[in-house]
Amino acid sequence: MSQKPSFYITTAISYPNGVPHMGHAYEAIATDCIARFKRLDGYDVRFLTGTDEHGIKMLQTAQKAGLTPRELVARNTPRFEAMVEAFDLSNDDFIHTTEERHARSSQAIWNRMAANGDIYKSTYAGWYSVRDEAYYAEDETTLNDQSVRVGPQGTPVEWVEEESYFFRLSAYQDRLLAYYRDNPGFIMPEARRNEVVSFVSGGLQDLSISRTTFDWGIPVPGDDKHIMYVWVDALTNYITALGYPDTDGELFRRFWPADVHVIGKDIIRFHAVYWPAFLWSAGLEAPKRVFGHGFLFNRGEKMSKSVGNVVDPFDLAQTYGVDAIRYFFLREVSFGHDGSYSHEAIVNRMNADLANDLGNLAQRSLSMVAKNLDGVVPQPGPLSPEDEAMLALADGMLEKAREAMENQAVHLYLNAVWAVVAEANRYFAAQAPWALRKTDPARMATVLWVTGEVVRQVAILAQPVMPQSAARLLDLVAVPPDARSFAALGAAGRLPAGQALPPPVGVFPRYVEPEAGA
RNA sequence: GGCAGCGUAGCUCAGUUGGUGAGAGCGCCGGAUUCAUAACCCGGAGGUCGGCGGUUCAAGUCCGCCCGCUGCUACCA
Repeated sequence: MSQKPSFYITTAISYPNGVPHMGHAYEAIATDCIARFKRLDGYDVRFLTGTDEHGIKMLQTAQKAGLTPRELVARNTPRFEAMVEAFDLSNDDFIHTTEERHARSSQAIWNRMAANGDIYKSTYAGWYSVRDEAYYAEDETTLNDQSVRVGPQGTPVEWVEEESYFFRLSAYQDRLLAYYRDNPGFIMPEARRNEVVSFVSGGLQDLSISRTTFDWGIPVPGDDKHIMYVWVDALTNYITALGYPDTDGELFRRFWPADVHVIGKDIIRFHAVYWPAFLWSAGLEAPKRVFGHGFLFNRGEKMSKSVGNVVDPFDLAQTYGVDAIRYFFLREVSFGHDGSYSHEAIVNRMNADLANDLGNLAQRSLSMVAKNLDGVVPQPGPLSPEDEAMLALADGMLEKAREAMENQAVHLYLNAVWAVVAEANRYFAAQAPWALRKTDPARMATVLWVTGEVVRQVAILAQPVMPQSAARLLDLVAVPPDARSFAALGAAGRLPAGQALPPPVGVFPRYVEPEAGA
Protein backbone atom coordinates (compact mmCIF):
# COMPACT_ATOMS: atom_id res chain seq x y z
CA MET A 1 0.00 0.00 0.00
CA SER A 2 1.42 3.28 -1.09
CA GLN A 3 1.36 6.09 1.42
CA LYS A 4 1.46 8.64 -1.35
CA PRO A 5 -1.56 10.84 -1.94
CA SER A 6 -3.61 9.67 -4.90
CA PHE A 7 -4.37 11.61 -8.05
CA TYR A 8 -6.78 10.43 -10.71
CA ILE A 9 -6.84 12.32 -14.00
CA THR A 10 -8.57 11.56 -17.26
CA THR A 11 -8.94 12.85 -20.76
CA ALA A 12 -12.27 12.72 -22.49
CA ILE A 13 -12.59 9.58 -24.53
CA SER A 14 -12.11 10.25 -28.24
CA TYR A 15 -14.81 9.53 -30.74
CA PRO A 16 -13.13 7.36 -33.37
CA ASN A 17 -15.47 7.90 -36.29
CA GLY A 18 -12.49 9.51 -37.98
CA VAL A 19 -8.76 9.69 -37.48
CA PRO A 20 -7.10 11.62 -34.66
CA HIS A 21 -6.49 15.29 -35.26
CA MET A 22 -4.31 17.73 -33.38
CA GLY A 23 -7.12 18.58 -30.97
CA HIS A 24 -7.17 15.03 -29.69
CA ALA A 25 -3.43 15.04 -29.30
CA TYR A 26 -3.49 18.40 -27.54
CA GLU A 27 -5.86 17.26 -24.85
CA ALA A 28 -3.85 14.10 -24.36
CA ILE A 29 -0.53 15.94 -24.16
CA ALA A 30 -1.80 18.44 -21.64
CA THR A 31 -3.30 15.75 -19.47
CA ASP A 32 -0.15 13.71 -19.70
CA CYS A 33 1.92 16.68 -18.63
CA ILE A 34 -0.25 17.17 -15.56
CA ALA A 35 -0.10 13.46 -14.77
CA ARG A 36 3.67 13.36 -15.08
CA PHE A 37 4.03 16.49 -12.99
CA LYS A 38 2.02 14.96 -10.18
CA ARG A 39 3.93 11.70 -10.33
CA LEU A 40 7.24 13.52 -10.06
CA ASP A 41 5.78 15.52 -7.20
CA GLY A 42 5.16 12.40 -5.20
CA TYR A 43 1.59 11.46 -6.02
CA ASP A 44 0.26 8.04 -6.78
CA VAL A 45 -1.18 8.91 -10.18
CA ARG A 46 -3.76 7.11 -12.25
CA PHE A 47 -4.09 8.51 -15.78
CA LEU A 48 -6.83 7.27 -18.07
CA THR A 49 -7.62 7.89 -21.72
CA GLY A 50 -9.53 5.91 -24.32
CA THR A 51 -12.14 5.84 -27.04
CA ASP A 52 -15.91 6.24 -27.09
CA GLU A 53 -16.96 3.68 -29.64
CA HIS A 54 -20.74 3.62 -29.52
CA GLY A 55 -23.40 5.95 -30.86
CA ILE A 56 -25.28 6.79 -33.96
CA LYS A 57 -22.44 8.62 -35.62
CA MET A 58 -20.26 5.54 -35.49
CA LEU A 59 -23.09 3.55 -36.98
CA GLN A 60 -23.65 6.06 -39.77
CA THR A 61 -19.99 6.41 -40.60
CA ALA A 62 -19.66 2.66 -40.72
CA GLN A 63 -22.65 2.30 -43.00
CA LYS A 64 -21.31 4.89 -45.41
CA ALA A 65 -18.04 2.99 -45.54
CA GLY A 66 -19.80 -0.31 -46.02
CA LEU A 67 -18.61 -1.60 -42.68
CA THR A 68 -20.18 -2.81 -39.51
CA PRO A 69 -19.67 -0.49 -36.58
CA ARG A 70 -17.40 -3.04 -35.01
CA GLU A 71 -15.27 -3.08 -38.15
CA LEU A 72 -15.08 0.68 -38.11
CA VAL A 73 -13.91 0.55 -34.53
CA ALA A 74 -11.30 -2.00 -35.46
CA ARG A 75 -10.10 0.22 -38.27
CA ASN A 76 -9.95 3.57 -36.45
CA THR A 77 -9.24 2.87 -32.83
CA PRO A 78 -5.70 1.67 -33.44
CA ARG A 79 -4.91 5.11 -34.80
CA PHE A 80 -5.81 6.60 -31.43
CA GLU A 81 -3.71 4.04 -29.64
CA ALA A 82 -0.87 4.87 -32.00
CA MET A 83 -1.29 8.54 -31.14
CA VAL A 84 -0.92 7.72 -27.47
CA GLU A 85 2.28 5.94 -28.33
CA ALA A 86 3.58 8.65 -30.64
CA PHE A 87 3.12 11.45 -28.13
CA ASP A 88 4.65 9.59 -25.22
CA LEU A 89 1.56 9.47 -23.10
CA SER A 90 2.04 7.86 -19.73
CA ASN A 91 -1.51 6.64 -19.31
CA ASP A 92 -2.06 3.72 -16.99
CA ASP A 93 -5.06 2.40 -18.86
CA PHE A 94 -6.77 2.84 -22.21
CA ILE A 95 -10.46 2.15 -22.18
CA HIS A 96 -12.70 1.20 -25.08
CA THR A 97 -16.40 1.59 -24.41
CA THR A 98 -17.09 -1.57 -26.39
CA GLU A 99 -15.22 -3.63 -23.84
CA GLU A 100 -17.14 -6.11 -21.78
CA ARG A 101 -16.02 -4.50 -18.52
CA HIS A 102 -17.68 -1.32 -19.65
CA ALA A 103 -21.01 -2.88 -20.53
CA ARG A 104 -21.09 -4.43 -17.08
CA SER A 105 -20.20 -1.11 -15.45
CA SER A 106 -22.72 0.92 -17.44
CA GLN A 107 -25.52 -1.49 -16.72
CA ALA A 108 -24.58 -1.44 -13.06
CA ILE A 109 -24.76 2.33 -12.78
CA TRP A 110 -28.05 2.25 -14.67
CA ASN A 111 -29.46 -0.24 -12.20
CA ARG A 112 -28.32 1.86 -9.29
CA MET A 113 -29.93 4.97 -10.72
CA ALA A 114 -33.10 3.04 -11.38
CA ALA A 115 -33.08 1.58 -7.88
CA ASN A 116 -32.82 5.09 -6.57
CA GLY A 117 -36.03 5.97 -8.38
CA ASP A 118 -34.41 8.32 -10.87
CA ILE A 119 -35.21 6.44 -14.05
CA TYR A 120 -38.68 6.15 -15.49
CA LYS A 121 -40.16 5.16 -18.82
CA SER A 122 -42.13 7.65 -20.82
CA THR A 123 -42.27 8.93 -24.36
CA TYR A 124 -39.86 11.30 -25.93
CA ALA A 125 -41.76 13.57 -28.20
CA GLY A 126 -40.60 16.34 -30.42
CA TRP A 127 -40.21 17.79 -33.85
CA TYR A 128 -37.92 15.47 -35.74
CA SER A 129 -36.21 16.15 -39.02
CA VAL A 130 -35.52 12.96 -40.90
CA ARG A 131 -33.08 14.72 -43.13
CA ASP A 132 -31.12 16.30 -40.26
CA GLU A 133 -31.64 13.24 -38.10
CA ALA A 134 -32.21 15.57 -35.21
CA TYR A 135 -34.91 16.72 -32.84
CA TYR A 136 -35.72 20.38 -32.54
CA ALA A 137 -37.47 22.37 -29.89
CA GLU A 138 -40.79 23.93 -30.80
CA ASP A 139 -39.31 27.42 -30.97
CA GLU A 140 -36.55 26.30 -33.28
CA THR A 141 -39.09 25.39 -35.92
CA THR A 142 -41.07 27.67 -38.17
CA LEU A 143 -43.85 27.36 -40.69
CA ASN A 144 -42.60 28.08 -44.19
CA ASP A 145 -44.59 29.77 -46.90
CA GLN A 146 -46.25 26.50 -47.78
CA SER A 147 -47.37 26.05 -44.19
CA VAL A 148 -44.92 23.22 -43.72
CA ARG A 149 -43.13 23.16 -40.38
CA VAL A 150 -39.38 23.24 -40.90
CA GLY A 151 -36.33 23.14 -38.67
CA PRO A 152 -33.44 25.59 -38.42
CA GLN A 153 -31.85 24.06 -41.50
CA GLY A 154 -35.04 24.56 -43.44
CA THR A 155 -35.79 20.85 -43.59
CA PRO A 156 -39.29 19.56 -42.90
CA VAL A 157 -39.95 18.23 -39.42
CA GLU A 158 -42.59 15.88 -38.16
CA TRP A 159 -43.99 15.21 -34.72
CA VAL A 160 -42.49 11.99 -33.44
CA GLU A 161 -43.07 10.17 -30.22
CA GLU A 162 -40.62 7.53 -29.13
CA GLU A 163 -40.64 5.39 -26.05
CA SER A 164 -37.71 6.32 -23.89
CA TYR A 165 -36.29 6.05 -20.42
CA PHE A 166 -35.79 9.32 -18.65
CA PHE A 167 -33.40 10.37 -15.94
CA ARG A 168 -34.83 12.61 -13.23
CA LEU A 169 -32.28 15.35 -13.80
CA SER A 170 -34.74 17.97 -12.62
CA ALA A 171 -34.46 16.58 -9.10
CA TYR A 172 -30.78 17.53 -8.95
CA GLN A 173 -30.89 21.21 -9.73
CA ASP A 174 -30.55 22.43 -6.17
CA ARG A 175 -27.89 19.95 -5.26
CA LEU A 176 -25.88 20.88 -8.34
CA LEU A 177 -26.10 24.58 -7.61
CA ALA A 178 -25.07 23.94 -4.01
CA TYR A 179 -22.14 21.88 -5.22
CA TYR A 180 -20.99 24.62 -7.59
CA ARG A 181 -21.31 27.14 -4.78
CA ASP A 182 -19.44 25.08 -2.21
CA ASN A 183 -16.76 23.93 -4.65
CA PRO A 184 -15.77 26.97 -6.66
CA GLY A 185 -12.95 25.00 -8.24
CA PHE A 186 -15.21 22.30 -9.59
CA ILE A 187 -15.62 23.83 -13.02
CA MET A 188 -12.58 25.47 -14.53
CA PRO A 189 -11.74 27.85 -16.01
CA GLU A 190 -14.00 30.30 -14.27
CA ALA A 191 -15.73 31.52 -17.40
CA ARG A 192 -16.99 28.01 -17.98
CA ARG A 193 -18.31 27.75 -14.46
CA ASN A 194 -20.35 30.88 -14.88
CA GLU A 195 -21.94 29.46 -17.99
CA VAL A 196 -22.86 26.23 -16.29
CA VAL A 197 -24.25 27.94 -13.21
CA SER A 198 -26.30 30.18 -15.42
CA PHE A 199 -27.55 27.21 -17.38
CA VAL A 200 -28.53 25.14 -14.35
CA SER A 201 -30.10 28.13 -12.66
CA GLY A 202 -32.41 28.39 -15.62
CA GLY A 203 -34.00 25.09 -14.65
CA LEU A 204 -33.36 21.50 -15.61
CA GLN A 205 -35.60 19.13 -17.46
CA ASP A 206 -35.44 15.40 -17.20
CA LEU A 207 -33.14 13.78 -19.67
CA SER A 208 -33.96 11.14 -22.23
CA ILE A 209 -31.38 8.44 -21.64
CA SER A 210 -32.28 5.64 -24.00
CA ARG A 211 -32.84 5.15 -27.71
CA THR A 212 -34.75 2.61 -29.71
CA THR A 213 -34.00 3.87 -33.21
CA PHE A 214 -30.63 2.13 -33.50
CA ASP A 215 -28.82 -0.59 -31.66
CA TRP A 216 -25.12 0.33 -31.59
CA GLY A 217 -24.78 0.75 -27.87
CA ILE A 218 -25.13 -0.89 -24.51
CA PRO A 219 -28.53 -2.50 -23.92
CA VAL A 220 -30.69 -1.15 -21.14
CA PRO A 221 -30.84 -3.80 -18.42
CA GLY A 222 -34.04 -5.76 -18.70
CA ASP A 223 -35.25 -4.02 -21.83
CA ASP A 224 -33.18 -4.99 -24.86
CA LYS A 225 -35.29 -2.88 -27.17
CA HIS A 226 -33.46 0.14 -25.75
CA ILE A 227 -29.84 1.07 -25.76
CA MET A 228 -28.37 3.64 -23.44
CA TYR A 229 -28.06 7.24 -24.47
CA VAL A 230 -24.46 7.78 -25.40
CA TRP A 231 -23.58 10.05 -22.51
CA VAL A 232 -24.58 7.55 -19.86
CA ASP A 233 -22.35 5.12 -21.65
CA ALA A 234 -19.50 7.54 -22.28
CA LEU A 235 -19.25 9.25 -18.90
CA THR A 236 -19.31 5.97 -17.07
CA ASN A 237 -15.95 5.09 -18.60
CA TYR A 238 -14.24 7.05 -15.86
CA ILE A 239 -15.40 4.61 -13.21
CA THR A 240 -15.34 1.49 -15.36
CA ALA A 241 -11.60 1.92 -15.53
CA LEU A 242 -11.46 1.86 -11.75
CA GLY A 243 -13.26 -1.45 -11.64
CA TYR A 244 -16.83 -0.26 -11.14
CA PRO A 245 -19.15 -1.76 -9.98
CA ASP A 246 -16.61 -3.13 -7.59
CA THR A 247 -16.52 -0.06 -5.38
CA ASP A 248 -14.66 -1.98 -2.71
CA GLY A 249 -11.80 -2.75 -5.05
CA GLU A 250 -8.37 -1.28 -4.58
CA LEU A 251 -8.52 1.00 -7.61
CA PHE A 252 -11.92 2.43 -6.90
CA ARG A 253 -11.30 3.09 -3.24
CA ARG A 254 -8.00 4.69 -4.00
CA PHE A 255 -8.84 6.87 -6.96
CA TRP A 256 -12.49 7.84 -6.86
CA PRO A 257 -13.58 10.60 -6.91
CA ALA A 258 -11.41 11.77 -9.79
CA ASP A 259 -9.22 14.79 -9.20
CA VAL A 260 -9.51 16.23 -12.70
CA HIS A 261 -11.45 15.39 -15.83
CA VAL A 262 -9.69 17.22 -18.65
CA ILE A 263 -12.15 17.79 -21.48
CA GLY A 264 -12.86 20.13 -24.36
CA LYS A 265 -14.95 23.17 -23.59
CA ASP A 266 -17.72 21.89 -25.81
CA ILE A 267 -18.60 19.03 -23.50
CA ILE A 268 -18.53 20.89 -20.21
CA ARG A 269 -22.23 20.46 -19.63
CA PHE A 270 -22.19 16.71 -19.84
CA HIS A 271 -19.39 16.58 -17.30
CA ALA A 272 -20.46 19.35 -14.98
CA VAL A 273 -24.22 18.74 -14.95
CA TYR A 274 -25.20 15.26 -16.06
CA TRP A 275 -22.22 13.40 -14.66
CA PRO A 276 -22.45 14.54 -11.04
CA ALA A 277 -26.20 13.89 -11.12
CA PHE A 278 -25.72 10.37 -12.47
CA LEU A 279 -23.09 9.67 -9.84
CA TRP A 280 -25.14 10.99 -6.96
CA SER A 281 -28.11 9.02 -8.13
CA ALA A 282 -25.95 5.91 -8.06
CA GLY A 283 -24.71 6.75 -4.60
CA LEU A 284 -21.24 7.85 -5.70
CA GLU A 285 -19.24 11.02 -5.23
CA ALA A 286 -18.90 13.66 -7.92
CA PRO A 287 -15.45 14.36 -9.35
CA LYS A 288 -13.44 17.15 -7.78
CA ARG A 289 -12.80 19.12 -10.91
CA VAL A 290 -13.80 19.38 -14.55
CA PHE A 291 -11.39 21.41 -16.64
CA GLY A 292 -12.53 22.55 -20.08
CA HIS A 293 -9.65 23.41 -22.37
CA GLY A 294 -9.93 25.50 -25.50
CA PHE A 295 -9.69 24.67 -29.16
CA LEU A 296 -6.75 24.91 -31.50
CA PHE A 297 -6.80 26.91 -34.67
CA ASN A 298 -4.55 26.60 -37.64
CA ARG A 299 -3.37 30.11 -38.47
CA GLY A 300 -6.38 31.44 -36.67
CA GLU A 301 -8.81 29.35 -38.65
CA LYS A 302 -10.79 26.47 -37.34
CA MET A 303 -9.53 23.18 -38.66
CA SER A 304 -11.96 21.72 -41.09
CA LYS A 305 -11.87 19.20 -43.82
CA SER A 306 -13.45 21.56 -46.32
CA VAL A 307 -10.85 24.27 -45.73
CA GLY A 308 -8.20 21.61 -46.04
CA ASN A 309 -6.19 22.74 -43.04
CA VAL A 310 -6.63 19.68 -40.88
CA VAL A 311 -3.26 18.88 -39.44
CA ASP A 312 -2.21 15.33 -38.82
CA PRO A 313 -0.62 15.15 -35.38
CA PHE A 314 1.67 12.37 -36.55
CA ASP A 315 3.03 14.67 -39.26
CA LEU A 316 3.73 17.40 -36.72
CA ALA A 317 5.55 15.04 -34.42
CA GLN A 318 7.54 13.75 -37.36
CA THR A 319 8.43 17.19 -38.63
CA TYR A 320 9.38 18.96 -35.42
CA GLY A 321 9.84 16.19 -32.89
CA VAL A 322 7.47 14.96 -30.22
CA ASP A 323 8.99 16.97 -27.40
CA ALA A 324 9.09 20.19 -29.39
CA ILE A 325 5.42 19.78 -30.24
CA ARG A 326 4.48 18.98 -26.68
CA TYR A 327 6.42 22.01 -25.48
CA PHE A 328 5.01 24.31 -28.13
CA PHE A 329 1.36 23.64 -27.40
CA LEU A 330 1.71 23.66 -23.65
CA ARG A 331 3.81 26.80 -23.53
CA GLU A 332 2.23 28.79 -26.32
CA VAL A 333 -1.41 28.15 -25.53
CA SER A 334 -2.79 29.46 -22.28
CA PHE A 335 -4.44 26.31 -20.97
CA GLY A 336 -8.18 26.83 -20.91
CA HIS A 337 -8.16 29.30 -23.78
CA ASP A 338 -8.26 28.73 -27.49
CA GLY A 339 -4.91 28.66 -29.21
CA SER A 340 -3.44 29.14 -32.62
CA TYR A 341 -0.51 27.52 -34.28
CA SER A 342 1.46 27.74 -37.48
CA HIS A 343 4.73 26.52 -38.85
CA GLU A 344 6.34 29.87 -38.06
CA ALA A 345 5.09 29.90 -34.49
CA ILE A 346 6.30 26.39 -33.84
CA VAL A 347 9.74 27.02 -35.32
CA ASN A 348 10.04 30.27 -33.46
CA ARG A 349 9.21 28.68 -30.13
CA MET A 350 11.40 25.68 -30.51
CA ASN A 351 14.37 27.67 -31.69
CA ALA A 352 14.03 30.49 -29.19
CA ASP A 353 13.09 28.61 -26.04
CA LEU A 354 14.58 25.19 -26.62
CA ALA A 355 17.60 25.55 -28.88
CA ASN A 356 18.76 29.10 -28.10
CA ASP A 357 17.81 29.39 -24.44
CA LEU A 358 17.84 26.02 -22.75
CA GLY A 359 19.86 23.93 -25.20
CA ASN A 360 22.49 26.57 -25.62
CA LEU A 361 22.71 27.21 -21.90
CA ALA A 362 23.46 23.56 -21.28
CA GLN A 363 25.87 23.37 -24.16
CA ARG A 364 27.86 26.50 -23.33
CA SER A 365 28.27 25.58 -19.69
CA LEU A 366 28.84 21.85 -20.03
CA SER A 367 31.31 22.26 -22.88
CA MET A 368 33.40 24.51 -20.66
CA VAL A 369 33.33 21.84 -17.97
CA ALA A 370 34.41 19.30 -20.54
CA LYS A 371 37.21 21.41 -21.96
CA ASN A 372 38.55 23.05 -18.85
CA LEU A 373 37.70 20.77 -15.97
CA ASP A 374 38.25 17.36 -17.52
CA GLY A 375 34.52 16.82 -17.67
CA VAL A 376 34.18 16.59 -13.91
CA VAL A 377 31.72 18.59 -11.83
CA PRO A 378 33.88 21.17 -10.02
CA GLN A 379 33.95 21.92 -6.36
CA PRO A 380 32.35 25.36 -5.93
CA GLY A 381 34.22 27.95 -3.91
CA PRO A 382 32.57 30.59 -1.75
CA LEU A 383 29.31 31.70 -3.32
CA SER A 384 28.97 35.31 -4.39
CA PRO A 385 25.70 37.21 -3.98
CA GLU A 386 25.10 36.63 -7.70
CA ASP A 387 25.55 32.89 -7.24
CA GLU A 388 23.22 32.87 -4.26
CA ALA A 389 20.61 34.84 -6.16
CA MET A 390 20.82 32.49 -9.12
CA LEU A 391 20.43 29.43 -6.95
CA ALA A 392 17.59 30.99 -5.02
CA LEU A 393 15.72 31.57 -8.26
CA ALA A 394 16.25 27.98 -9.32
CA ASP A 395 15.22 26.70 -5.91
CA GLY A 396 12.06 28.79 -6.13
CA MET A 397 10.83 27.23 -9.36
CA LEU A 398 9.06 24.30 -7.73
CA GLU A 399 6.82 26.43 -5.59
CA LYS A 400 5.74 28.54 -8.53
CA ALA A 401 5.25 25.50 -10.70
CA ARG A 402 3.12 23.78 -8.08
CA GLU A 403 1.02 26.85 -7.58
CA ALA A 404 0.34 27.04 -11.30
CA MET A 405 -0.39 23.35 -11.61
CA GLU A 406 -2.88 23.42 -8.76
CA ASN A 407 -5.07 25.14 -11.30
CA GLN A 408 -3.85 23.30 -14.36
CA ALA A 409 -2.15 26.51 -15.51
CA VAL A 410 0.38 24.50 -17.48
CA HIS A 411 1.61 27.53 -19.44
CA LEU A 412 2.35 29.42 -16.22
CA TYR A 413 4.35 26.56 -14.83
CA LEU A 414 6.45 26.59 -17.99
CA ASN A 415 6.76 30.36 -17.86
CA ALA A 416 8.19 30.08 -14.39
CA VAL A 417 10.76 27.50 -15.43
CA TRP A 418 11.84 29.35 -18.56
CA ALA A 419 12.15 32.62 -16.67
CA VAL A 420 14.92 30.89 -14.73
CA VAL A 421 16.52 29.69 -17.96
CA ALA A 422 16.58 33.28 -19.20
CA GLU A 423 18.07 34.49 -15.95
CA ALA A 424 20.69 31.76 -16.10
CA ASN A 425 21.81 33.02 -19.49
CA ARG A 426 22.07 36.54 -18.10
CA TYR A 427 24.00 35.20 -15.11
CA PHE A 428 26.36 33.28 -17.36
CA ALA A 429 27.03 36.26 -19.58
CA ALA A 430 27.55 38.57 -16.62
CA GLN A 431 29.95 36.19 -14.84
CA ALA A 432 31.77 35.43 -18.10
CA PRO A 433 33.48 32.23 -16.99
CA TRP A 434 35.45 32.14 -20.25
CA ALA A 435 37.21 35.30 -19.10
CA LEU A 436 37.77 33.87 -15.64
CA ARG A 437 39.49 30.88 -17.09
CA LYS A 438 42.86 32.66 -17.03
CA THR A 439 42.27 35.22 -14.31
CA ASP A 440 40.50 33.19 -11.65
CA PRO A 441 40.02 29.49 -12.40
CA ALA A 442 38.47 28.80 -9.00
CA ARG A 443 35.86 31.43 -9.64
CA MET A 444 35.22 29.99 -13.10
CA ALA A 445 34.66 26.61 -11.51
CA THR A 446 32.11 28.05 -9.14
CA VAL A 447 30.20 29.75 -11.96
CA LEU A 448 30.15 26.55 -13.95
CA TRP A 449 28.96 24.60 -10.96
CA VAL A 450 26.13 27.04 -10.31
CA THR A 451 25.11 26.95 -13.94
CA GLY A 452 25.21 23.17 -14.03
CA GLU A 453 23.07 23.07 -10.93
CA VAL A 454 20.51 25.30 -12.59
CA VAL A 455 20.52 23.04 -15.64
CA ARG A 456 19.92 20.07 -13.37
CA GLN A 457 16.90 21.62 -11.74
CA VAL A 458 15.45 22.94 -14.98
CA ALA A 459 15.83 19.51 -16.55
CA ILE A 460 14.01 17.86 -13.66
CA LEU A 461 11.19 20.33 -13.98
CA ALA A 462 11.07 19.95 -17.76
CA GLN A 463 10.35 16.24 -17.57
CA PRO A 464 6.54 16.54 -17.54
CA VAL A 465 6.57 18.48 -20.82
CA MET A 466 9.45 16.86 -22.63
CA PRO A 467 10.13 13.47 -21.11
CA GLN A 468 12.69 12.36 -23.67
CA SER A 469 14.72 15.55 -24.00
CA ALA A 470 14.70 16.22 -20.27
CA ALA A 471 16.00 12.72 -19.66
CA ARG A 472 18.86 13.31 -22.07
CA LEU A 473 19.65 16.59 -20.36
CA LEU A 474 19.69 14.82 -17.01
CA ASP A 475 22.01 12.23 -18.48
CA LEU A 476 24.38 15.03 -19.44
CA VAL A 477 24.61 16.21 -15.85
CA ALA A 478 24.85 12.60 -14.66
CA VAL A 479 21.74 12.64 -12.52
CA PRO A 480 20.93 9.04 -11.57
CA PRO A 481 17.43 7.71 -12.27
CA ASP A 482 16.45 7.77 -8.62
CA ALA A 483 17.31 11.46 -8.25
CA ARG A 484 15.02 12.85 -10.91
CA SER A 485 11.85 13.48 -8.96
CA PHE A 486 10.89 16.84 -7.51
CA ALA A 487 12.16 15.63 -4.16
CA ALA A 488 15.65 16.14 -5.58
CA LEU A 489 15.02 19.80 -6.40
CA GLY A 490 16.54 22.60 -4.38
CA ALA A 491 19.27 22.17 -1.83
CA ALA A 492 18.34 18.52 -1.35
CA GLY A 493 20.00 17.43 -4.54
CA ARG A 494 22.83 19.76 -5.45
CA LEU A 495 25.10 18.71 -8.27
CA PRO A 496 27.82 16.65 -6.56
CA ALA A 497 31.39 17.84 -7.03
CA GLY A 498 33.71 15.22 -8.45
CA GLN A 499 31.02 13.59 -10.56
CA ALA A 500 32.29 12.74 -14.03
CA LEU A 501 30.04 13.92 -16.85
CA PRO A 502 29.60 12.43 -20.28
CA PRO A 503 30.75 14.50 -23.27
CA PRO A 504 28.12 17.19 -23.86
CA VAL A 505 25.91 16.83 -26.92
CA GLY A 506 23.17 19.07 -28.21
CA VAL A 507 19.75 18.08 -26.95
CA PHE A 508 17.61 20.68 -28.69
CA PRO A 509 18.64 21.17 -32.33
CA ARG A 510 17.64 24.32 -34.13
CA TYR A 511 14.99 23.84 -36.74
CA VAL A 512 16.45 24.89 -40.06
CA GLU A 513 14.21 25.30 -43.06
CA PRO A 514 14.88 22.75 -45.77
CA GLU A 515 16.62 24.32 -48.76
CA ALA A 516 14.00 25.81 -51.03
CA GLY A 517 13.85 24.09 -54.38
CA ALA A 518 16.75 21.84 -53.51
C1' G B 1 -33.17 39.34 -27.56
C1' G B 2 -31.19 37.79 -22.47
C1' C B 3 -26.75 36.59 -19.46
C1' A B 4 -21.28 36.63 -19.23
C1' G B 5 -16.58 38.11 -20.91
C1' C B 6 -13.20 40.65 -23.93
C1' G B 7 -11.01 44.97 -26.85
C1' U B 8 -3.29 47.48 -23.66
C1' A B 9 3.33 48.44 -28.26
C1' G B 10 3.70 45.11 -35.47
C1' C B 11 2.18 40.03 -33.26
C1' U B 12 0.69 37.06 -28.62
C1' C B 13 -0.54 38.75 -24.11
C1' A B 14 0.61 40.45 -18.16
C1' G B 15 -1.31 44.33 -15.68
C1' U B 16 -3.55 42.56 -7.11
C1' U B 17 -8.33 45.80 -3.40
C1' G B 18 -7.58 53.01 -8.46
C1' G B 19 -1.58 56.44 -6.95
C1' U B 20 6.26 57.10 -8.13
C1' G B 21 7.81 57.87 -15.38
C1' A B 22 2.34 51.78 -18.64
C1' G B 23 5.18 46.12 -18.87
C1' A B 24 6.91 40.82 -20.87
C1' G B 25 7.96 37.46 -24.86
C1' C B 26 8.48 37.33 -30.10
C1' G B 27 9.51 40.49 -34.42
C1' C B 28 12.46 44.99 -35.74
C1' C B 29 16.90 48.49 -35.25
C1' G B 30 21.66 49.57 -32.95
C1' G B 31 25.76 47.90 -29.78
C1' A B 32 28.89 44.36 -27.39
C1' U B 33 30.93 39.54 -27.36
C1' U B 34 32.96 34.84 -28.98
C1' C B 35 32.14 30.10 -23.69
C1' A B 36 28.03 28.29 -26.89
C1' U B 37 23.35 25.32 -31.37
C1' A B 38 25.33 32.63 -36.42
C1' A B 39 23.12 31.21 -30.21
C1' C B 40 23.72 34.39 -25.54
C1' C B 41 24.25 39.58 -23.35
C1' C B 42 23.27 45.17 -23.42
C1' G B 43 20.42 49.35 -25.33
C1' G B 44 16.47 51.36 -28.33
C1' A B 45 12.32 51.49 -30.88
C1' G B 46 7.99 55.43 -27.97
C1' G B 47 1.28 52.20 -27.75
C1' U B 48 -5.11 58.28 -27.81
C1' C B 49 -4.23 51.42 -22.61
C1' G B 50 -11.65 50.47 -28.41
C1' G B 51 -14.63 55.60 -28.37
C1' C B 52 -17.30 59.46 -25.50
C1' G B 53 -18.73 61.29 -20.85
C1' G B 54 -18.54 60.95 -15.44
C1' U B 55 -16.70 59.96 -10.10
C1' U B 56 -11.91 61.26 -7.68
C1' C B 57 -6.49 65.12 -5.34
C1' A B 58 -5.41 60.73 -8.75
C1' A B 59 -8.19 55.72 -13.54
C1' G B 60 -5.67 51.04 -18.19
C1' U B 61 -7.59 49.88 -13.01
C1' C B 62 -14.47 52.41 -10.61
C1' C B 63 -19.62 54.20 -13.00
C1' G B 64 -22.74 55.28 -17.55
C1' C B 65 -23.44 55.20 -22.71
C1' C B 66 -21.63 53.80 -27.63
C1' C B 67 -18.72 50.71 -31.23
C1' G B 68 -16.44 45.96 -32.28
C1' C B 69 -15.50 40.74 -31.04
C1' U B 70 -16.43 36.05 -28.36
C1' G B 71 -18.98 32.44 -25.34
C1' C B 72 -23.59 30.44 -23.17
C1' U B 73 -28.90 30.37 -23.90
C1' A B 74 -30.33 21.64 -22.96
C1' C B 75 -31.06 16.26 -24.80
C1' C B 76 -25.79 15.88 -32.65
C1' A B 77 -21.83 14.46 -30.07
